[in-house]
Amino acid sequence: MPDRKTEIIEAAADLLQSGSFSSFSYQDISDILGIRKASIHYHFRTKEDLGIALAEYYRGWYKERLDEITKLYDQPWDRLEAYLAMASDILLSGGKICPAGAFQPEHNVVPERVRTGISGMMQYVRGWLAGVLTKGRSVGTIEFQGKPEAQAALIMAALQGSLQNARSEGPQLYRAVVGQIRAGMRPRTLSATPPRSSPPSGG
Amino acid sequence: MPDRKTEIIEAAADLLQSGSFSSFSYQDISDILGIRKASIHYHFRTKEDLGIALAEYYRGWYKERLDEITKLYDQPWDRLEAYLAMASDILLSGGKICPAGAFQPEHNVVPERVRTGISGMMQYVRGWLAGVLTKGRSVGTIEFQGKPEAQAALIMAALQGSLQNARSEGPQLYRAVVGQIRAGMRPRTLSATPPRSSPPSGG
DNA sequence: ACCTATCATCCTACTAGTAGGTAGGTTAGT
DNA sequence: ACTAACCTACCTACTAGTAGGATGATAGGT
Repeated sequence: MPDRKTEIIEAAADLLQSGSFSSFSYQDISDILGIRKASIHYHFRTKEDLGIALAEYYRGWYKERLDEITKLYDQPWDRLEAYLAMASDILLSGGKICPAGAFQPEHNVVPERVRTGISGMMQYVRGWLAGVLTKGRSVGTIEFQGKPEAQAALIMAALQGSLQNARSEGPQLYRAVVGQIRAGMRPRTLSATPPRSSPPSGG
Repeated sequence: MPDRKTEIIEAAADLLQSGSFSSFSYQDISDILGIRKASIHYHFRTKEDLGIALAEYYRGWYKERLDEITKLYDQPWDRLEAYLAMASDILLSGGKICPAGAFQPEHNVVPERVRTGISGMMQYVRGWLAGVLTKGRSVGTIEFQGKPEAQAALIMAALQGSLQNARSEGPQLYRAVVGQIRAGMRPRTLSATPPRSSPPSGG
Protein backbone atom coordinates (compact mmCIF):
# COMPACT_ATOMS: atom_id res chain seq x y z
CA MET A 1 0.00 0.00 0.00
CA PRO A 2 2.18 2.79 -1.24
CA ASP A 3 0.84 6.19 -0.25
CA ARG A 4 -0.23 7.70 -3.56
CA LYS A 5 -0.04 11.24 -2.26
CA THR A 6 3.57 10.67 -1.28
CA GLU A 7 4.31 8.98 -4.59
CA ILE A 8 2.93 11.97 -6.44
CA ILE A 9 4.92 14.45 -4.37
CA GLU A 10 8.12 12.51 -4.87
CA ALA A 11 7.59 12.22 -8.61
CA ALA A 12 6.81 15.93 -8.75
CA ALA A 13 9.92 16.72 -6.71
CA ASP A 14 11.98 14.71 -9.14
CA LEU A 15 10.54 16.54 -12.12
CA LEU A 16 10.81 19.91 -10.42
CA GLN A 17 14.49 19.52 -9.65
CA SER A 18 15.12 18.47 -13.22
CA GLY A 19 13.59 21.70 -14.47
CA SER A 20 11.26 24.28 -12.99
CA PHE A 21 7.77 24.57 -11.57
CA SER A 22 6.11 25.34 -14.88
CA SER A 23 8.25 22.96 -16.93
CA PHE A 24 6.57 19.85 -15.55
CA SER A 25 2.92 18.97 -15.97
CA TYR A 26 0.33 16.74 -14.36
CA GLN A 27 0.69 14.56 -17.44
CA ASP A 28 4.38 14.06 -16.70
CA ILE A 29 3.53 12.84 -13.21
CA SER A 30 0.81 10.52 -14.46
CA ASP A 31 3.22 9.08 -17.04
CA ILE A 32 5.67 8.24 -14.29
CA LEU A 33 3.14 6.70 -11.91
CA GLY A 34 1.07 4.94 -14.56
CA ILE A 35 -2.21 6.51 -13.51
CA ARG A 36 -4.37 9.05 -15.30
CA LYS A 37 -4.00 12.79 -15.07
CA ALA A 38 -7.41 13.22 -13.43
CA SER A 39 -6.25 10.98 -10.60
CA ILE A 40 -3.45 13.42 -9.83
CA HIS A 41 -6.04 16.18 -9.71
CA TYR A 42 -8.02 14.06 -7.28
CA HIS A 43 -5.12 14.10 -4.80
CA PHE A 44 -4.03 17.67 -5.50
CA ARG A 45 -6.90 19.62 -6.95
CA THR A 46 -4.77 22.44 -8.36
CA LYS A 47 -1.09 22.83 -9.13
CA GLU A 48 -0.95 25.42 -6.40
CA ASP A 49 -1.99 22.75 -3.90
CA LEU A 50 0.74 20.50 -5.22
CA GLY A 51 3.25 23.33 -5.00
CA ILE A 52 2.37 23.96 -1.38
CA ALA A 53 2.70 20.26 -0.61
CA LEU A 54 6.07 20.28 -2.36
CA ALA A 55 7.30 23.19 -0.25
CA GLU A 56 6.23 21.36 2.90
CA TYR A 57 7.84 18.18 1.66
CA TYR A 58 11.14 19.94 1.11
CA ARG A 59 11.05 21.61 4.48
CA GLY A 60 10.51 18.24 6.10
CA TRP A 61 13.23 16.71 3.95
CA TYR A 62 15.78 19.31 5.00
CA LYS A 63 14.73 19.08 8.61
CA GLU A 64 15.28 15.33 8.59
CA ARG A 65 18.67 15.55 6.96
CA LEU A 66 19.92 18.36 9.16
CA ASP A 67 18.66 16.68 12.31
CA GLU A 68 20.46 13.53 11.25
CA ILE A 69 23.68 15.44 10.63
CA THR A 70 23.35 17.13 14.00
CA LYS A 71 22.91 13.75 15.64
CA LEU A 72 25.75 12.03 13.76
CA TYR A 73 28.40 14.67 14.10
CA ASP A 74 29.47 16.70 17.11
CA GLN A 75 32.10 18.94 15.60
CA PRO A 76 30.98 21.99 13.61
CA TRP A 77 33.48 21.33 10.84
CA ASP A 78 32.17 17.80 10.37
CA ARG A 79 28.63 19.11 10.25
CA LEU A 80 29.65 21.60 7.60
CA GLU A 81 31.28 18.82 5.59
CA ALA A 82 28.16 16.70 5.87
CA TYR A 83 26.04 19.61 4.69
CA LEU A 84 28.24 20.09 1.64
CA ALA A 85 28.11 16.36 0.96
CA MET A 86 24.31 16.49 1.09
CA ALA A 87 24.25 19.12 -1.66
CA SER A 88 26.63 17.02 -3.73
CA ASP A 89 24.26 14.09 -3.43
CA ILE A 90 21.59 16.19 -5.12
CA LEU A 91 23.85 16.74 -8.10
CA LEU A 92 24.94 13.14 -8.34
CA SER A 93 21.37 11.85 -8.27
CA GLY A 94 20.78 12.71 -11.89
CA GLY A 95 22.00 16.25 -12.36
CA LYS A 96 19.28 17.77 -10.25
CA ILE A 97 19.31 21.20 -8.70
CA CYS A 98 18.39 22.77 -5.39
CA PRO A 99 14.59 23.07 -4.96
CA ALA A 100 14.91 26.77 -4.23
CA GLY A 101 16.76 27.17 -7.50
CA ALA A 102 13.86 25.51 -9.29
CA PHE A 103 11.15 27.66 -7.69
CA GLN A 104 12.68 31.10 -7.41
CA PRO A 105 13.44 31.90 -11.06
CA GLU A 106 9.71 31.57 -11.75
CA HIS A 107 8.83 33.49 -8.63
CA ASN A 108 6.41 35.68 -10.54
CA VAL A 109 4.27 32.81 -11.78
CA VAL A 110 4.43 30.69 -8.65
CA PRO A 111 1.47 31.10 -6.25
CA GLU A 112 2.20 33.13 -3.16
CA ARG A 113 1.58 30.34 -0.66
CA VAL A 114 4.20 28.27 -2.45
CA ARG A 115 6.66 31.12 -2.29
CA THR A 116 6.23 31.61 1.43
CA GLY A 117 6.70 27.87 1.91
CA ILE A 118 10.01 27.99 0.05
CA SER A 119 11.02 31.05 2.02
CA GLY A 120 10.34 29.20 5.27
CA MET A 121 12.45 26.30 4.08
CA MET A 122 15.33 28.61 3.22
CA GLN A 123 15.17 30.33 6.58
CA TYR A 124 15.24 27.02 8.39
CA VAL A 125 18.34 25.81 6.58
CA ARG A 126 20.05 29.16 6.93
CA GLY A 127 19.38 29.20 10.65
CA TRP A 128 20.80 25.72 11.07
CA LEU A 129 23.90 26.50 9.05
CA ALA A 130 24.45 29.80 10.85
CA GLY A 131 24.36 27.90 14.13
CA VAL A 132 27.04 25.50 12.91
CA LEU A 133 29.20 28.40 11.76
CA THR A 134 28.78 30.29 15.02
CA LYS A 135 29.86 27.32 17.04
CA GLY A 136 32.71 26.51 14.66
CA ARG A 137 34.13 29.98 14.87
CA SER A 138 33.87 30.06 18.66
CA VAL A 139 35.89 26.85 18.97
CA GLY A 140 38.30 27.92 16.24
CA THR A 141 37.72 25.19 13.65
CA ILE A 142 35.83 27.34 11.14
CA GLU A 143 37.07 30.70 9.98
CA PHE A 144 35.19 33.46 8.19
CA GLN A 145 34.56 37.21 8.27
CA GLY A 146 31.31 38.96 9.14
CA LYS A 147 28.06 37.59 10.49
CA PRO A 148 27.36 33.84 10.55
CA GLU A 149 23.98 34.34 8.90
CA ALA A 150 25.56 36.19 5.99
CA GLN A 151 28.19 33.48 5.59
CA ALA A 152 25.47 30.84 5.68
CA ALA A 153 23.57 32.71 2.98
CA LEU A 154 26.76 32.90 0.93
CA ILE A 155 27.34 29.16 1.15
CA MET A 156 23.74 28.35 0.25
CA ALA A 157 23.71 30.75 -2.67
CA ALA A 158 27.01 29.39 -3.97
CA LEU A 159 25.74 25.81 -3.83
CA GLN A 160 22.44 26.75 -5.47
CA GLY A 161 24.15 28.63 -8.27
CA SER A 162 26.84 26.03 -8.69
CA LEU A 163 24.37 23.17 -9.05
CA GLN A 164 22.79 25.11 -11.88
CA ASN A 165 26.12 25.91 -13.48
CA ALA A 166 26.97 22.23 -13.41
CA ARG A 167 24.15 21.79 -15.93
CA SER A 168 26.14 23.50 -18.65
CA GLU A 169 29.67 23.47 -17.26
CA GLY A 170 29.89 19.92 -15.95
CA PRO A 171 30.33 18.50 -12.46
CA GLN A 172 34.05 19.17 -12.15
CA LEU A 173 33.44 22.90 -11.88
CA TYR A 174 30.86 22.22 -9.19
CA ARG A 175 33.39 20.21 -7.24
CA ALA A 176 35.91 23.01 -7.60
CA VAL A 177 33.43 25.46 -6.10
CA VAL A 178 32.68 23.19 -3.15
CA GLY A 179 36.41 22.79 -2.59
CA GLN A 180 36.73 26.54 -2.71
CA ILE A 181 34.05 27.03 -0.07
CA ARG A 182 35.86 24.57 2.15
CA ALA A 183 39.28 26.07 1.53
CA GLY A 184 38.08 29.56 2.39
CA MET A 185 36.83 28.49 5.81
CA ARG A 186 39.75 26.47 7.05
CA PRO A 187 41.61 28.14 9.90
CA ARG A 188 44.81 29.61 8.54
CA THR A 189 46.34 30.84 11.75
CA LEU A 190 47.21 27.58 13.49
CA SER A 191 47.62 24.67 11.10
CA ALA A 192 47.64 24.34 7.33
CA THR A 193 45.70 21.09 7.41
CA PRO A 194 41.94 21.10 7.84
CA PRO A 195 40.53 19.99 11.17
CA ARG A 196 39.62 16.34 10.69
CA SER A 197 37.99 15.15 13.87
CA SER A 198 35.31 13.04 15.49
CA PRO A 199 33.84 10.28 13.38
CA PRO A 200 30.12 9.60 13.85
CA SER A 201 29.25 9.37 17.52
CA GLY A 202 28.08 5.80 17.28
CA GLY A 203 24.90 5.58 19.27
CA MET B 1 14.20 53.53 -37.05
CA PRO B 2 14.47 51.26 -34.08
CA ASP B 3 15.96 47.91 -34.98
CA ARG B 4 13.06 45.52 -34.44
CA LYS B 5 15.31 42.51 -34.04
CA THR B 6 17.13 44.29 -31.23
CA GLU B 7 13.88 45.43 -29.68
CA ILE B 8 12.60 41.87 -29.66
CA ILE B 9 15.79 40.52 -28.13
CA GLU B 10 15.77 43.15 -25.42
CA ALA B 11 12.13 42.53 -24.59
CA ALA B 12 12.81 38.80 -24.51
CA ALA B 13 15.84 39.34 -22.29
CA ASP B 14 13.68 41.34 -19.93
CA LEU B 15 11.06 38.62 -19.77
CA LEU B 16 13.64 35.87 -19.49
CA GLN B 17 15.36 37.43 -16.50
CA SER B 18 12.00 37.89 -14.83
CA GLY B 19 11.33 34.17 -15.10
CA SER B 20 12.70 31.40 -17.27
CA PHE B 21 13.00 30.42 -20.90
CA SER B 22 9.70 28.56 -21.03
CA SER B 23 7.83 30.99 -18.81
CA PHE B 24 7.69 33.72 -21.46
CA SER B 25 5.93 33.45 -24.78
CA TYR B 26 5.97 35.11 -28.16
CA GLN B 27 2.66 36.64 -27.16
CA ASP B 28 4.31 38.32 -24.16
CA ILE B 29 6.87 39.90 -26.46
CA SER B 30 4.25 41.07 -28.94
CA ASP B 31 2.23 42.59 -26.10
CA ILE B 32 5.25 44.64 -25.03
CA LEU B 33 6.21 45.83 -28.51
CA GLY B 34 2.67 46.35 -29.78
CA ILE B 35 3.08 44.14 -32.83
CA ARG B 36 1.51 40.79 -33.62
CA LYS B 37 2.87 37.42 -32.64
CA ALA B 38 3.42 36.38 -36.24
CA SER B 39 5.72 39.37 -36.68
CA ILE B 40 7.97 38.05 -33.96
CA HIS B 41 8.07 34.76 -35.82
CA TYR B 42 9.07 36.68 -38.91
CA HIS B 43 12.22 37.93 -37.19
CA PHE B 44 12.93 34.75 -35.23
CA ARG B 45 11.30 31.79 -36.90
CA THR B 46 11.46 29.50 -33.90
CA LYS B 47 11.98 30.03 -30.20
CA GLU B 48 15.25 28.18 -30.55
CA ASP B 49 16.45 30.88 -32.94
CA LEU B 50 15.44 33.50 -30.43
CA GLY B 51 17.22 31.60 -27.66
CA ILE B 52 20.42 31.47 -29.67
CA ALA B 53 20.18 35.18 -30.39
CA LEU B 54 19.63 35.78 -26.67
CA ALA B 55 22.74 33.82 -25.76
CA GLU B 56 24.77 35.83 -28.26
CA TYR B 57 23.23 39.04 -26.99
CA TYR B 58 24.24 38.22 -23.43
CA ARG B 59 27.75 37.29 -24.41
CA GLY B 60 28.10 40.63 -26.16
CA TRP B 61 26.53 42.41 -23.21
CA TYR B 62 29.00 40.90 -20.76
CA LYS B 63 31.90 41.54 -23.09
CA GLU B 64 30.97 45.21 -23.32
CA ARG B 65 30.58 45.63 -19.58
CA LEU B 66 33.77 43.81 -18.70
CA ASP B 67 35.77 45.67 -21.34
CA GLU B 68 34.44 48.90 -19.94
CA ILE B 69 35.41 47.90 -16.40
CA THR B 70 38.86 46.92 -17.60
CA LYS B 71 39.24 50.29 -19.26
CA LEU B 72 37.90 52.32 -16.36
CA TYR B 73 39.79 50.67 -13.53
CA ASP B 74 43.44 49.68 -13.26
CA GLN B 75 43.51 48.02 -9.87
CA PRO B 76 42.21 44.44 -9.57
CA TRP B 77 40.25 45.22 -6.42
CA ASP B 78 38.44 48.07 -8.13
CA ARG B 79 37.63 45.81 -11.05
CA LEU B 80 36.25 43.24 -8.64
CA GLU B 81 34.12 45.90 -6.98
CA ALA B 82 32.82 47.06 -10.34
CA TYR B 83 31.94 43.50 -11.26
CA LEU B 84 29.97 43.06 -8.04
CA ALA B 85 28.23 46.38 -8.65
CA MET B 86 27.24 45.19 -12.12
CA ALA B 87 25.48 42.17 -10.65
CA SER B 88 23.72 44.40 -8.14
CA ASP B 89 22.45 46.55 -10.99
CA ILE B 90 20.69 43.49 -12.38
CA LEU B 91 18.82 43.03 -9.12
CA LEU B 92 17.93 46.68 -8.77
CA SER B 93 16.53 46.88 -12.28
CA GLY B 94 13.31 45.18 -11.32
CA GLY B 95 14.25 42.10 -9.33
CA LYS B 96 15.78 40.32 -12.26
CA ILE B 97 18.17 37.41 -12.13
CA CYS B 98 21.33 36.33 -13.88
CA PRO B 99 20.65 35.07 -17.43
CA ALA B 100 22.47 31.83 -16.69
CA GLY B 101 20.17 31.33 -13.72
CA ALA B 102 17.20 31.70 -16.03
CA PHE B 103 18.43 29.23 -18.65
CA GLN B 104 20.15 26.50 -16.67
CA PRO B 105 17.29 25.24 -14.49
CA GLU B 106 15.43 24.35 -17.68
CA HIS B 107 18.54 22.94 -19.25
CA ASN B 108 16.67 19.80 -20.32
CA VAL B 109 14.06 21.63 -22.36
CA VAL B 110 16.37 24.29 -23.80
CA PRO B 111 17.75 23.55 -27.28
CA GLU B 112 21.36 22.47 -27.36
CA ARG B 113 22.65 25.38 -29.40
CA VAL B 114 21.24 27.72 -26.78
CA ARG B 115 22.96 25.78 -24.03
CA THR B 116 26.35 25.94 -25.69
CA GLY B 117 25.85 29.67 -26.17
CA ILE B 118 25.21 30.13 -22.47
CA SER B 119 28.18 27.96 -21.66
CA GLY B 120 30.41 30.13 -23.84
CA MET B 121 29.15 33.21 -22.06
CA MET B 122 29.90 31.70 -18.67
CA GLN B 123 33.40 30.71 -19.71
CA TYR B 124 34.12 34.19 -20.97
CA VAL B 125 33.06 35.86 -17.73
CA ARG B 126 34.86 33.26 -15.63
CA GLY B 127 38.05 33.78 -17.59
CA TRP B 128 37.88 37.52 -17.16
CA LEU B 129 37.21 37.28 -13.44
CA ALA B 130 39.96 34.71 -12.94
CA GLY B 131 42.36 37.12 -14.60
CA VAL B 132 41.39 39.88 -12.20
CA LEU B 133 41.81 37.55 -9.23
CA THR B 134 45.20 36.30 -10.42
CA LYS B 135 46.53 39.81 -10.76
CA GLY B 136 45.00 40.92 -7.48
CA ARG B 137 46.62 38.11 -5.56
CA SER B 138 49.99 38.71 -7.17
CA VAL B 139 49.96 42.36 -6.10
CA GLY B 140 48.53 41.51 -2.69
CA THR B 141 45.22 43.39 -2.82
CA ILE B 142 42.97 40.33 -3.18
CA GLU B 143 43.25 37.29 -0.95
CA PHE B 144 41.84 33.82 -1.47
CA GLN B 145 42.78 30.14 -1.32
CA GLY B 146 43.10 27.75 -4.25
CA LYS B 147 42.93 28.38 -7.97
CA PRO B 148 41.71 31.70 -9.37
CA GLU B 149 39.33 29.94 -11.76
CA ALA B 150 37.69 28.07 -8.89
CA GLN B 151 37.36 31.27 -6.88
CA ALA B 152 35.87 33.00 -9.92
CA ALA B 153 33.36 30.17 -10.29
CA LEU B 154 32.52 30.49 -6.59
CA ILE B 155 31.83 34.21 -6.89
CA MET B 156 29.71 33.77 -10.00
CA ALA B 157 27.72 30.92 -8.48
CA ALA B 158 27.15 32.88 -5.27
CA LEU B 159 25.88 35.90 -7.20
CA GLN B 160 23.65 33.76 -9.39
CA GLY B 161 22.16 31.93 -6.44
CA SER B 162 21.86 35.04 -4.37
CA LEU B 163 19.97 36.95 -7.04
CA GLN B 164 17.46 34.12 -7.04
CA ASN B 165 17.26 33.99 -3.28
CA ALA B 166 16.54 37.70 -3.26
CA ARG B 167 13.26 36.82 -4.97
CA SER B 168 11.88 35.24 -1.84
CA GLU B 169 14.21 36.55 0.85
CA GLY B 170 14.46 40.19 -0.12
CA PRO B 171 17.35 42.37 -1.28
CA GLN B 172 18.95 42.84 2.12
CA LEU B 173 20.07 39.22 2.19
CA TYR B 174 21.53 39.66 -1.28
CA ARG B 175 23.49 42.66 -0.08
CA ALA B 176 24.74 40.68 2.90
CA VAL B 177 26.04 37.96 0.57
CA VAL B 178 27.85 40.47 -1.64
CA GLY B 179 29.38 42.02 1.47
CA GLN B 180 30.43 38.57 2.54
CA ILE B 181 32.18 37.87 -0.77
CA ARG B 182 34.03 41.13 -0.41
CA ALA B 183 34.94 40.57 3.22
CA GLY B 184 36.34 37.12 2.50
CA MET B 185 38.77 38.46 -0.09
CA ARG B 186 40.20 41.44 1.72
CA PRO B 187 43.82 40.97 2.68
CA ARG B 188 43.98 40.26 6.41
CA THR B 189 47.71 40.22 6.86
CA LEU B 190 48.63 43.86 6.35
CA SER B 191 45.75 46.21 7.09
CA ALA B 192 42.26 45.73 8.47
CA THR B 193 40.76 48.21 6.03
CA PRO B 194 40.03 47.22 2.46
CA PRO B 195 42.33 48.51 -0.25
CA ARG B 196 40.57 51.58 -1.57
CA SER B 197 42.64 52.87 -4.40
CA SER B 198 42.75 54.43 -7.83
CA PRO B 199 39.60 56.17 -8.96
CA PRO B 200 38.76 55.78 -12.66
CA SER B 201 41.83 56.48 -14.73
CA GLY B 202 40.34 59.56 -16.32
CA GLY B 203 40.94 59.23 -20.04
C1' DA C 1 -24.75 -14.48 5.67
C1' DC C 2 -26.82 -10.90 2.96
C1' DC C 3 -27.93 -6.42 1.48
C1' DT C 4 -26.96 -1.63 1.38
C1' DA C 5 -24.85 2.82 1.96
C1' DT C 6 -20.61 5.21 1.98
C1' DC C 7 -16.26 6.32 0.82
C1' DA C 8 -11.78 6.56 -1.58
C1' DT C 9 -9.61 5.89 -5.69
C1' DC C 10 -9.30 5.85 -10.34
C1' DC C 11 -11.29 6.18 -14.83
C1' DT C 12 -13.15 8.28 -19.61
C1' DA C 13 -14.29 12.29 -21.75
C1' DC C 14 -14.52 16.78 -21.89
C1' DT C 15 -13.68 22.16 -21.40
C1' DA C 16 -11.29 26.66 -22.22
C1' DG C 17 -7.05 28.70 -22.74
C1' DT C 18 -2.44 29.15 -24.44
C1' DA C 19 1.75 27.48 -26.55
C1' DG C 20 4.78 27.49 -30.84
C1' DG C 21 4.34 27.70 -35.52
C1' DT C 22 2.42 28.37 -40.52
C1' DA C 23 -0.17 30.06 -44.77
C1' DG C 24 -1.06 33.65 -47.27
C1' DG C 25 -2.43 38.43 -47.94
C1' DT C 26 -1.45 43.72 -47.20
C1' DT C 27 1.36 47.73 -46.96
C1' DA C 28 5.02 50.73 -47.84
C1' DG C 29 9.68 51.88 -49.20
C1' DT C 30 13.22 51.43 -52.89
C1' DA D 1 8.75 44.87 -59.66
C1' DC D 2 10.79 43.58 -55.64
C1' DT D 3 11.32 43.11 -50.86
C1' DA D 4 11.00 43.80 -45.77
C1' DA D 5 7.84 44.07 -42.33
C1' DC D 6 3.66 43.34 -40.69
C1' DC D 7 -0.99 41.57 -40.66
C1' DT D 8 -5.34 38.16 -40.09
C1' DA D 9 -6.52 33.72 -39.55
C1' DC D 10 -5.55 29.45 -38.75
C1' DC D 11 -3.24 24.77 -37.15
C1' DT D 12 -1.83 21.15 -33.83
C1' DA D 13 -0.28 20.08 -29.39
C1' DC D 14 -0.44 20.66 -24.78
C1' DT D 15 -1.84 22.96 -20.38
C1' DA D 16 -4.71 23.04 -15.90
C1' DG D 17 -8.94 21.82 -14.53
C1' DT D 18 -13.94 19.63 -14.34
C1' DA D 19 -18.02 16.39 -14.74
C1' DG D 20 -19.55 12.30 -13.91
C1' DG D 21 -19.25 7.32 -13.99
C1' DA D 22 -16.88 2.56 -12.66
C1' DT D 23 -14.64 -0.11 -9.20
C1' DG D 24 -13.81 -1.89 -4.92
C1' DA D 25 -13.20 -1.89 -0.04
C1' DT D 26 -15.37 -1.05 4.43
C1' DA D 27 -18.99 -0.64 7.78
C1' DG D 28 -23.81 -1.19 9.54
C1' DG D 29 -28.16 -3.04 9.80
C1' DT D 30 -31.14 -6.83 9.40
